[in-house]
Amino acid sequence: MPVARPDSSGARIIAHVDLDCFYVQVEQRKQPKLRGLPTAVVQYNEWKGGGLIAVGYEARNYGVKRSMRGDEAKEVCPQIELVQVPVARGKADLSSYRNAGSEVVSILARKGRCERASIDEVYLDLTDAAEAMLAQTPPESLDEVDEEALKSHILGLESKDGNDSKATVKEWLCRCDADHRDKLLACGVLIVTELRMQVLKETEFTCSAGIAHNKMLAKLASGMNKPAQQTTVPFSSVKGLLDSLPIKKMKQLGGKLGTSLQNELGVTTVGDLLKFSEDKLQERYGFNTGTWLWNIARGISGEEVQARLLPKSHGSGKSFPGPRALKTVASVQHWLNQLCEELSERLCSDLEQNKRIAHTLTLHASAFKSSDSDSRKKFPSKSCPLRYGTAKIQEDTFNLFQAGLREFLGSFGVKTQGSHYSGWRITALSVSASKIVPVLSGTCSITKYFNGPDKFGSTSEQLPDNFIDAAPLSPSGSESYSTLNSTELQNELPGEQVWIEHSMADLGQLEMKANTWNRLDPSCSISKQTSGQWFHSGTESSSSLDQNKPQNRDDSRMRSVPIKSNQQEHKKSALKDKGASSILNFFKSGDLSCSSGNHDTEHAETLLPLGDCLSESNKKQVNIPKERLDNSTGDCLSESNQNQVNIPKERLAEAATTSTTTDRCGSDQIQQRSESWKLRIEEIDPSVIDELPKEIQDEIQAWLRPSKQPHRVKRGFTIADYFSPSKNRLEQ
DNA sequence: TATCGGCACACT
DNA sequence: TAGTGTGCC
Repeated sequence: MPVARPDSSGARIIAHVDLDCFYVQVEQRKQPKLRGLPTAVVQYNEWKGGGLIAVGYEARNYGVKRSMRGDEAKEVCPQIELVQVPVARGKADLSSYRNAGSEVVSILARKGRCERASIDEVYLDLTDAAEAMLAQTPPESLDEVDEEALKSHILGLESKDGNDSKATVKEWLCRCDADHRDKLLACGVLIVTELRMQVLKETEFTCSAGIAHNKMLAKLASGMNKPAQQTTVPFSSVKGLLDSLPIKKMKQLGGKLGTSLQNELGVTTVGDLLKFSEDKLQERYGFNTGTWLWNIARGISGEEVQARLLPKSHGSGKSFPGPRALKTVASVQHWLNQLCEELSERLCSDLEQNKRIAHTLTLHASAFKSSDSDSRKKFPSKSCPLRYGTAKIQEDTFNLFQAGLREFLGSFGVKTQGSHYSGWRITALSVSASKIVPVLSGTCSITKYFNGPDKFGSTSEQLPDNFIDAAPLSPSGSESYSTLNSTELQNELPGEQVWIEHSMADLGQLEMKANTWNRLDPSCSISKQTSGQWFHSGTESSSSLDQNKPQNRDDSRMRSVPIKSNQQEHKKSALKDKGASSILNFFKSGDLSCSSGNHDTEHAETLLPLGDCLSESNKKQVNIPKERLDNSTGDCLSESNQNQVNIPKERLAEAATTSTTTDRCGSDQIQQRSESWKLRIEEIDPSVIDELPKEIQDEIQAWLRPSKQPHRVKRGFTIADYFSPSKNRLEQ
């Protein structure tokens, strides 16, 4: 249910930017020959030609609709070009669209607070930018107004003389006698025009936009003139707009609430809501929703544009409609494993690129029982703490499924442990990761963690659970992102002290349990298979269920003998390291993914038997021959900067919005890679080490007693030296 | 029990 | 918190 927010004081300038039939545009950019042709994007092809998920404007002109199947679209428009959504692991893979969306976001974020509302929609708070423009170069002072800006639609303007021709628009934009709100809005129009042109120039994507004084109105406006146009809603036009607006067109009212308003209160337009008192609406729909309804009827919406460029959760799901419903535990496990692989890969990318970790793993399923009266019962969602590493995610997810299934089936659950059909069918599965928090830096040192809980003092209270701490950033290469961090580091980085660089660690968890270490020993870190322990880390029941699914189990042998299911999967699945790696590997990984690019090839190879979490940019930076990495990277390899934006930490988003890096070749990535965090090893409390799992202890001891580790560092060399090949050689 | 897959958010 | 439900694209 929607909730009312207090309206903020002062006029705000809010834009809603919507990419036009985005998936189609992405595909047309991939295949320029499709430009201008009636095109739609379909998902799957087996049944009735697949479902349309995006329809280009040319195809819409033929009557093609998104609700159609591919076959139907062909009937309506025989020449339509149907492009299939990429498929990976047997399911739709939307990553190319996510990445394309990120490109756009990083451009739009330059001008103000930016909220990524969906894969193809963004809200911007341009108030500051508009105020600045009004103060410095107000529209009325301009001799020329950009042609594109003159194509804007100004709601209410056309009614005066029947059109909103360019001359009229120019006059409106440049009025000297306009009130402050309209002047700001005019600035917003110019700013958004510029942004849209920039998006087109840099990404080849067109978008539509709405400019208004709040999110609700901006959103309404962006849909009014499409594609590739923009509409603004002056304050004076709000009432006229809402009075005649069908209630279902209002965001949040397209579903049951809107239906209820229609059926129970006889409301057909938003304006009709004005007839009801706030009390009445609250009485019927609750306090919050009632107030929200009362407000939106008046064009009031205090909802802020959140500074959020990254998603708050990641999910991977698939449906199994009709006869494709899953009937055996083995098939469920197979698909869960596929979904988990994708999720794990995305989590690793997020960690690597945005320095964020997710804390909760959730399984959703839809099911029905064909037999009894319970068949309508919902399959319960289940969640648990998220442990990084594909194998762990798969294991935990399967356990969640089993728990859910037991509950779903009630007392009969026990009998379904085998793979025999027991009257249930699974029609959809999805795995998601939520509670994603940034890995903060600067608030407290990682060393405090190693010094033990007593030294956390009050700072620990400020930390999120499982907080990963980080000392200041590496001095090299972090220009625009953080001069602050850069200088901090210069002060804190003594020449000869012992440092370990790392990119990530679940080091903030105060409970010093083995699990702490297991949670973040991701398959995205380097995969030194320290023992066979991970091989058997699955559930007891799983081994018998996977007999014909060889690609899904831990097996280090698989890394050199990949079993490929299709071309696209090949590279990623081939060398997957699902085993949990040790903390040392973990730190090594961090070094590779975060330190600056002065490693020499020889050293990089030494450190990089397998680099699951390396992005392309990492590879470039560490100078590893590409062919080597292509043969050794695994499930965390990010081929592009998925979800990566120029602003790695949300709390710095505002400050960083001036960044102008959008180079697809990865200069922004390099910038981010330049971050690294350091650990002073002599500060590790020995008693803490004792509590760690044996293999971790061994490795830490290895750091502390380097002479006992051949092929590591000479006594007297620092661990930092070991990880920093440009300075010192490895002992050979 | 063929609209897919994926997000956000409110409520309890 | 975990789990449910709604709603949007």
